[in-house]
Amino acid sequence: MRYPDSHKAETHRRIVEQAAAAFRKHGLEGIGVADLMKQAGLTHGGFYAHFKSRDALVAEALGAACAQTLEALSRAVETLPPERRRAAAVRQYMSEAHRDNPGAGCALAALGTEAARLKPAQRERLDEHLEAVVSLLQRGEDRPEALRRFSEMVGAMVLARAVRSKALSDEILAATREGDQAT
Amino acid sequence: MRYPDSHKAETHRRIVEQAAAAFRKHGLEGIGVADLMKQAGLTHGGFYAHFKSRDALVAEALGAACAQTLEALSRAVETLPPERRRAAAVRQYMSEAHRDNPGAGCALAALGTEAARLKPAQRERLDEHLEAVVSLLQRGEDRPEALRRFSEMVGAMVLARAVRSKALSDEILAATREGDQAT
DNA sequence: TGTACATCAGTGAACGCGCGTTCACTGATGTAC
DNA sequence: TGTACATCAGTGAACGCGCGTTCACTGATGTAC
Repeated sequence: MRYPDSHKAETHRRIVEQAAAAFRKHGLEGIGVADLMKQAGLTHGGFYAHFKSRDALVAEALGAACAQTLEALSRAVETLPPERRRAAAVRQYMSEAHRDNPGAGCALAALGTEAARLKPAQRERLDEHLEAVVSLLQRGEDRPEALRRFSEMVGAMVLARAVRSKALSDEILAATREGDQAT
Repeated sequence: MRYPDSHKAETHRRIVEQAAAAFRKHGLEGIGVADLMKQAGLTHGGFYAHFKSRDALVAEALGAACAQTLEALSRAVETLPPERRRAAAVRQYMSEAHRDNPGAGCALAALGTEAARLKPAQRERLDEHLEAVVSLLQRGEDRPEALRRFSEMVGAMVLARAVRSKALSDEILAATREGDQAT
């Protein structure tokens, strides 16, 4: 074998990682194979040595995006005592930095409404992802409350990004940050 | 004038109305000019007698979808005394019927993540729309609470539609319905 | 150690299809007389 | 009232572009001797 085993796998991983960001930023249909490859420093012809189809990359990238989302939340939280975890997660999620960098942020907030139109197999991954996030946010036994809290976070992020006025957008984020403290 | 003044305007209105539903159902890029016209019983060639471009239809349809959303919420609420209005709005919004019929439902829940990528002029409409919805949901002076409540509704609907498991989806809707009663 | 060879990740031209857009034309309907 | 005409909403063929996909080829690198 001329290249080390890891070479192709590494390229593959790089394409997926960049695609995970690009899809969140531009939407699942907002960027094409050629540009995705260019991002990874390659030409489009090589794409099909790595993926069966564009759809296959979408599926992999979605998984990667979910994993990143979860990891970022975990990292923000892992060193804290249980009772302070949710507040920290909310504070990070509801930040202006998160709003302004969808490519590095929550997959559901970036792609949620498009996800509903994916194939069932791909949506299934979102079930697991949601369960994982909810268990991070859950305090004690109150699962419905954790579901509502995460719904609020996702919805607020979607609205904060959709709206044009920065003042209104900031207001939406602040409302949810402060709402959590009040509870 | 051979046709009554109203004829072309009526056709125009019909195209926009159907497009407003189709875009919410299939996404802003999920349906083409030819199919949009076929829905209205026309052929694609006539499109440009009504709209300057596909984008122009997107803009009009988005406006129509917001108007419908607001009207549906208003109707669910107008005959009730103020203190019962929000509960009624939440109950309607968080229904399975709403989840299963995005084409007739809330524009933000159906198109929210795509809206963030629209031109500023089109996003501006969403500011107004959000303000209108929030003032419907607002109780007394607590605007941040109304913002959070609507964020939660939108987020819950996005998640309920994204997720594959019907049980989980129902659970998300129920959590938000019951969360409102508890407050 | 140096050289010839084999492998295969990546290249880039080409193809076909779908979609937005254009345009010459049609034919149904209202108007003029 | 009936007929010829004018209008214009709508038709459908055609065009061009972008994008996903294919494929013959390249050239860098590891291996054999």
